[in-house]
Amino acid sequence: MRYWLMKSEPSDCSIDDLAAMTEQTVAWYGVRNYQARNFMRDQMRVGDGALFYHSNCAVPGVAGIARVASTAYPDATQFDRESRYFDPKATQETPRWFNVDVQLVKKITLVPLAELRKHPELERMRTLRRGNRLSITPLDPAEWKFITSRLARD
DNA sequence: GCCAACGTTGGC
DNA sequence: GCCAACGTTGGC
Repeated sequence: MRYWLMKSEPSDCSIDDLAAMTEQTVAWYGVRNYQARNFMRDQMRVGDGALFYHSNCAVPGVAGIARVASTAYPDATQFDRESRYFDPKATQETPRWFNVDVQLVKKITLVPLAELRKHPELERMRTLRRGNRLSITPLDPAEWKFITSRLARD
């Protein structure tokens, strides 16, 4: 079992948007970075833990606890000419982009990025490192445990 | 294979 | 809106 931090822009899909979805589950489409894709395609398994992180917004931070709800399958938006995620180089036979489904476990009181930065236990977290822009990053089990048991509040 | 130009991310 | 950091593209 692995643990992940997954960034979402709340203007695109917020924790409340996720809560409103059928089965409180969303397809994590639109990832167009190979490292992030490889994490989903090669490493994610049903039941992995995920921190749902709000990025590119007034108060960025961890907004909820989620779980990986499917293994990876081809991202439908790569084939959709109308989509901003359309990729002319992708074909049905050789899809280039994949996504998993992510299901809400529970919404928490937002743990702001500034709060995460205060804790030495988290200083090696990839998302906190300077210059990191990856939208999906692995979390150490210790980091997952610290955040979910020590910082997360209902 | 190099690398400059360009586009994107995302905190502030 | 700014801008640093980084990934991707494409000419050579």
